[in-house]
Amino acid sequence: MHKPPKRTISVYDSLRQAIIEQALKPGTKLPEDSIGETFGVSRTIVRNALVRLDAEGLVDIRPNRGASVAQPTIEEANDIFDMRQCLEREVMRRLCGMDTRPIVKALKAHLAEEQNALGKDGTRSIRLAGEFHILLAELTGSPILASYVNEIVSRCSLILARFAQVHSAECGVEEHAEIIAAIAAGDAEGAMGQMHSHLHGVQDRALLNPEDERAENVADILSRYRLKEAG
Amino acid sequence: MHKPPKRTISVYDSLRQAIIEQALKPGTKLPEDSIGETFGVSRTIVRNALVRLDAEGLVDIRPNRGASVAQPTIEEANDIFDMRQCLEREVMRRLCGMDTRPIVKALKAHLAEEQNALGKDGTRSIRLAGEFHILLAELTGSPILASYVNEIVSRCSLILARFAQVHSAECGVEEHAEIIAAIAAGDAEGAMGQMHSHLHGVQDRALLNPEDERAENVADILSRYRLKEAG
DNA sequence: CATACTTGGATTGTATGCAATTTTCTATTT
DNA sequence: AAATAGAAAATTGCATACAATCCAAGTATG
Repeated sequence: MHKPPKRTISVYDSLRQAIIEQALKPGTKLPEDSIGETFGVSRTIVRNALVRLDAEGLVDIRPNRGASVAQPTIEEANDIFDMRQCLEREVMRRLCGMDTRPIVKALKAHLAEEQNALGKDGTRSIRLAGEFHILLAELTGSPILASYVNEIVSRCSLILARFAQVHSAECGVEEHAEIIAAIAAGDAEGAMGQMHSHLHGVQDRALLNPEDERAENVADILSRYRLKEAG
Repeated sequence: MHKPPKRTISVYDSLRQAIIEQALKPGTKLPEDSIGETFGVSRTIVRNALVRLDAEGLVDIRPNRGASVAQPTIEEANDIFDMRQCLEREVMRRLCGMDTRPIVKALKAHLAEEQNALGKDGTRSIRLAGEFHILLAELTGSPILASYVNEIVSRCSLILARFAQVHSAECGVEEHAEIIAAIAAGDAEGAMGQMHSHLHGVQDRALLNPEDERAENVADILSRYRLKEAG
């Protein structure tokens, strides 16, 4: 959103992308030295990028211990999803109060891209699904609402990386189509409802996950394996 | 919320406070050197603090040109106030769905402080008024909602510093009392309405300011004076 | 054998130096 | 006198050196 020096932004973007795409898993340590080497810049640059990511909630910086990819707890995850519901509800409310024709046009163009990438490129598909929500927010014309949604969508990606088994099942393209339809019909209540159940579905798939291996200890995991062998 | 090294935070807090209290006016240049000298730290520390403030929207960093206190436009100001309405409405909605007794108790304690500081300490009075809204958000138990409200309240302080003539008329203590009363009555709609008109009042006092010297050019200002003399 | 202590390596915290860029001031020209 | 060009001063961008802290492995001790 703002414009710090070019190289800092470049490192920031790369790290952010890597975290969102789950290439860097939650908990991964992010040493300034090695990252700097990778990108061919000094620790100074890396540090600035990490500070920004920390402010955004994607990484966790602890004094004298360095940075690592954030590991949101279940409680934080639910909190973030609730906030997302609130923000995206506002997006719907605003969009339905505007001239919906150019909005629907832009959304349909994006949807076409999503459908196009569907079977082919998994990573691209996931990214486009997230960007659909960001596009919605941008179409409200409110920079601050857009930036909040942008931030919270990436935090949700991080949550999915942490808790969901199947990262690709994140967003359903058909559900996006239904949201567009509700907007096109100028049906504010309907659009908000559609969005609500869409997000609720994502949240459920991510967090109502009965076996959360990371929250268990080793004994629990092994005991499950032992039972399997016995059965 | 997060925890970067102690000295960075210290400088960050000081600058933030100074901006919010209007000691540093919008547009003021913030050179790394002189700030570092003032606080007895190096440019490195100052820079980190400035990056954080930039991410928060309180300062504006432009490449090779350094940092200055942000100067939100009227459009940005309205955008931010709209967002604030949305967030604080959510705060009200949540609070009214909870056990209101401990909440009301905490709020009344804060209100007492506000009343106590009313005539005596202007700066303290302003700070407490802002903190009332932050306290409301914290009482929802949602860290992320609280952090968003915290951020947006400080941005609103910056806006008031930029546009309002009388900084002290910011928040009415009686209005805070009415909001508490609505919460105590468990009246969600009423509480949201109270909050809405309260914030709307603040926004109006700040932005419906007919003479905004900074948005006009010199000719306009002078023409007004000429008319006065002629009349 | 387990526990506590010590030491070495790795990583972060901070200051500072140098290069690059911007800004300001001055001198020259029209 | 105004405008412009150019040089000097100030400020940021970045890298790096050194100090402080943390972590792990190994050693001594009960």
